[in-house]
Amino acid sequence: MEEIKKQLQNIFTKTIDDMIPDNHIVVTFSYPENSLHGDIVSNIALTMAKQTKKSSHEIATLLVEELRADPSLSTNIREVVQAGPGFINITFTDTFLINCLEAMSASITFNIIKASTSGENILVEYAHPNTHKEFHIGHMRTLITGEAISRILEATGANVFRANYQGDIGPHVAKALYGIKRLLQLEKLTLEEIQTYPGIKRAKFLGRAYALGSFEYEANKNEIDEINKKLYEKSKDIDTLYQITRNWSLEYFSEIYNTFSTQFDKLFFESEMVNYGKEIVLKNSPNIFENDGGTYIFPGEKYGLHNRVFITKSGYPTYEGKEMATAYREYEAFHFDRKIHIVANEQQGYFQVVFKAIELLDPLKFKDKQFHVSMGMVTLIGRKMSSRTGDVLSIDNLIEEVKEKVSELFTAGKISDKVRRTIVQQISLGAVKYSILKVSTGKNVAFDIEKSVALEGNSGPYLQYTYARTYSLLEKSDKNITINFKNYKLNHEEREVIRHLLWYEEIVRICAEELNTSLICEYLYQLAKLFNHFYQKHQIISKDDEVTSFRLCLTNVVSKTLKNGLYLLGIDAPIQM
RNA sequence: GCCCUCGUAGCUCAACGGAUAGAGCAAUUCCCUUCUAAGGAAGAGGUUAGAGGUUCGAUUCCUCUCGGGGGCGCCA
Repeated sequence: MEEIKKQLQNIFTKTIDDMIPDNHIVVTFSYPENSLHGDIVSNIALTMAKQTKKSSHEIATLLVEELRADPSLSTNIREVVQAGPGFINITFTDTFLINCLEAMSASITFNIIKASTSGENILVEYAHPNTHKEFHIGHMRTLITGEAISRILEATGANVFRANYQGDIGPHVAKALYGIKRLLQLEKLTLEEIQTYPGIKRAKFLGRAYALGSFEYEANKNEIDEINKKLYEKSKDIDTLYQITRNWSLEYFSEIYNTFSTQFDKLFFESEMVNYGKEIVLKNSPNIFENDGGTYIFPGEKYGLHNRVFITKSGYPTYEGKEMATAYREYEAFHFDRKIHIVANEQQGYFQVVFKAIELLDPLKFKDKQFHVSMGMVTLIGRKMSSRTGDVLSIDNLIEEVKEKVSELFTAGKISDKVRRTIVQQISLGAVKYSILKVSTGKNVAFDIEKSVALEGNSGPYLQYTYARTYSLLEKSDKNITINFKNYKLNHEEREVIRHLLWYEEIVRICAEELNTSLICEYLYQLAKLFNHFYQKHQIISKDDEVTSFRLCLTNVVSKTLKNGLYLLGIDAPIQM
């Protein structure tokens, strides 16, 4: 595929150079979804029309002639036509498609895909839950997205460092600690008792404690502020309580990361950034930061942004202040060329200011190297969600509810309970992940637990099901069939599948460069759909060995592509459903 | 008040500035004695919020209006 693109590119470039001597035109190709428009298309004539003062049709005609006249293309290209406003539609020969398919089938794994991200060191920072608070659907969205983006980047040969920066200090913790003390009193419980609870139950308890502390904050401001002070001072009074409950959160988070197949290279903590963050801000005042009535601010207004407080009047660094230290600490851990923050879009203004401040601190390390993938917010339909009241749909509940539905559908027999549970888990998570990843990252999503986590149609399980189907076919086949099918005559459905398969790497490349996950979802969905259509219409394993051999080869490549694509999305591919 | 974002089918969402704006769900019909029916086929559903502009070409870029969401000094 890459070779033929290059070949076409060369021919086009030569012709273009003749027409426009000193041009910087880059010839690109795209995938026409509709096969009536050929297998590969160029819009070069349209883009050149203005410069050459010729009509796009005229240019297209010329280029079409060039291609038709080139003898080196004849075995690979069946037809070149000009269409529409001046597109050049190119159709491959069956021979070419079959050769491509064979090549794809022969390699066991996918190669590293060449892209602008190849070889780049990229730190992806995602998840960012706060200890002593609920890990909610919004965190889950960034967790799922961060993992998928990491994998997609790795597929293009980027060196990815997975970082997670967790908030374990500050007023929210103080509120929770206050709430814990109150709840223990009210419910006549002890820490030791709760210590014996399973992780999820301890996390729930913390969630309620935070909600209570938050609710009673105004009435007990002094007491809670005092706790906050003690936290920053690492006072013995509360340290034990703090450490124990912090661990509850962290153990619970760790279970979640496990469930979602994420392994962070390093966990960073806000509490580790307090002193260093403060030091950086003070050291760079007044040149970067300014003392404003006892607080230290970054004067964002000077740069067309807005001012933000980096050190409070009480002398504690805010999240902004701590972020300064995080930038350095993360850089020490991994010399990134680029750092990607996968964080909700409500932080957009925050990042603009903070990026500017960091850039001024150390332009060499940080200028133009920080990016915010602005995640849309998740709102729940039909349920209230508020971490202040503790009334949230936890992700455990979500997964459990999905699992129940999946169990009802999953009727495969002759397997052990253990295998069954594993598969149900894989399908449920696949459904949840896909429902998140198919939506573009920036968009707010209205999450309806009844409808959003789809199990049929354009859904994770649909892709998994199709994969399981291919697996079953390949298992059934006599693998020794290796009949030569070079002269096989493709039918329409087979052709549709193969021409789609040719574009997989290109799609992954685009996803990596644009940090996009929905495009790959769409691609895989189309692939599965085309394959299922083919499957429905034609018998794959038949008496004709040539046909069987060819169709199994096709099935094999579809299978591999689905599995690889699902992997990039962080979704497991069960071998039976 | 200022800044950011979004507005596409009844609902939830797609669409590198490209061809007839696509899917799923819901609703209507068909297809399991045939390799997995979580599947396949057929039809129905649209003035892309509105008005201008740039362009050979605009859902996409620019301006304005209307509407939703978010953010703007001691939270994270």
